[in-house]
Amino acid sequence: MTTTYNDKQIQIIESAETLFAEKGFNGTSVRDIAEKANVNLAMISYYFGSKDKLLEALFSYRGEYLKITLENMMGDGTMSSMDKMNTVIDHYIDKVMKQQCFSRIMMREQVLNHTGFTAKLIFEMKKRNQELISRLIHDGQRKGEFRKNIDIPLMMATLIGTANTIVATQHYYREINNLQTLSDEDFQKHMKKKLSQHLKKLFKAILTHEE
Amino acid sequence: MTTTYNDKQIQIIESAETLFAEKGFNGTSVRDIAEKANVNLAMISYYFGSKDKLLEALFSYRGEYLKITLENMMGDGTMSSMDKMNTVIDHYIDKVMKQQCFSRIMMREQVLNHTGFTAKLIFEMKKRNQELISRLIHDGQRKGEFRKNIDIPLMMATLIGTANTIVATQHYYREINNLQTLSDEDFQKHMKKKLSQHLKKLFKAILTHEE
DNA sequence: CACAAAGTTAAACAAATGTTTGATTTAAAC
DNA sequence: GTTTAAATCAAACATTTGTTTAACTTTGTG
Repeated sequence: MTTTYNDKQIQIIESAETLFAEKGFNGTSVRDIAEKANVNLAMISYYFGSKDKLLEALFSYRGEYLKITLENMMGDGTMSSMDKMNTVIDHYIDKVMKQQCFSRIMMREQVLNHTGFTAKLIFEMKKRNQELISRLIHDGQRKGEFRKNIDIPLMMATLIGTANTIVATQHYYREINNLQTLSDEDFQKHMKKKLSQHLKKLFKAILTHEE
Repeated sequence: MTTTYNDKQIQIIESAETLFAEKGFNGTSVRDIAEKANVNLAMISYYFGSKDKLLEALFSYRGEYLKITLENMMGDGTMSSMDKMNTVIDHYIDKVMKQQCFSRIMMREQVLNHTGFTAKLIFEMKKRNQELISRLIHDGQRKGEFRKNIDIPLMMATLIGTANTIVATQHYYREINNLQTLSDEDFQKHMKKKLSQHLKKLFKAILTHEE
């Protein structure tokens, strides 16, 4: 299933990613992409077939990245369920922060298109991630660490929604907190740390506090 | 500042709203809008000048709606700060749920365009809402109801991000919770209630729980 | 070298796009 | 009823769009 792409294809995909994140899929022309990638216009059709297929290629290229890949941690008997959950949170934040362009595209795509290839991919990714978290939570409940009656989809929405909203509106966050003096790198670090603290606190409240 | 629109203009604006929410701004042609609104193509330029200006008109038309308009509640001495905060939460959820199309458009627009008319409007709206909530929180802190060191922008991101993510992916939420049998109306009610409980719980945790 | 496949190109293509035109109809005011 | 402005319309406009063509260069292989 995993397709491999050559250098030129990756150049095109990553140029497209930047532009899609910046101006949206429909707001970006294949000529824009060709120019940014320094390739001839026809190369995009030649390699990917169409603009739509290029988006699909981008999702295949990045898709693996946004999956929570912590299966090996799951069985670890030495970690508490809460520690595991905190690891999942940091893992997710890490991915969103490292792939901000793709996160924006995903955020936009999932609001649109409930059919089609990308919707299907997003849906499966969501489902997969949710199953992992469900297992984690049920383990925690069995051990008495977590309380009962946890609405997992809502919890996921808070994780995904908060992280993506912050990433999407970080210029605003930066201004409101007077962090313009920070270097880009330092600001990213700051934001990541704050986001991590915030979400862990929220999750602790959902998972352990009684009414 | 507040422009009034005649029936035909509103017809166009609301048709555009539906289509923009469904297919995005760039994914919608003015011909699509004209057809949906049952008006001649040229009427859109005639009334609004351009497609971009039509989007601006939509924001002017709906913009007022998404502002949190609870200034009169603020001074109410009989309500606790937590009660006020819960009212703000329900107020926001109510607006997002009632204006799902516009919420989707805003969500998409704020990821894109950090310049331009709509970005400016969103920015001002954000700032205004944040000031209101800041006041509320500082009142609560002064009264000893809320703890210190609350990251308000992060809190706002959780409110906005969670609510909008749920609205944007409600088909998924519905499927995952086996709520397909519910009527649309009942499902909206269900989702609203759950969302309200969830966010109130989160906010209570952020605002009152000590480390 | 010869040959075939893959890569690359400028040009052309048809369709769709946002916008404008100019003629015609409707409505209101005098 | 005449005049004037607003509203409506089909058609045309110039760009931009995604995609294809057909000629070419490059690359690798026997």
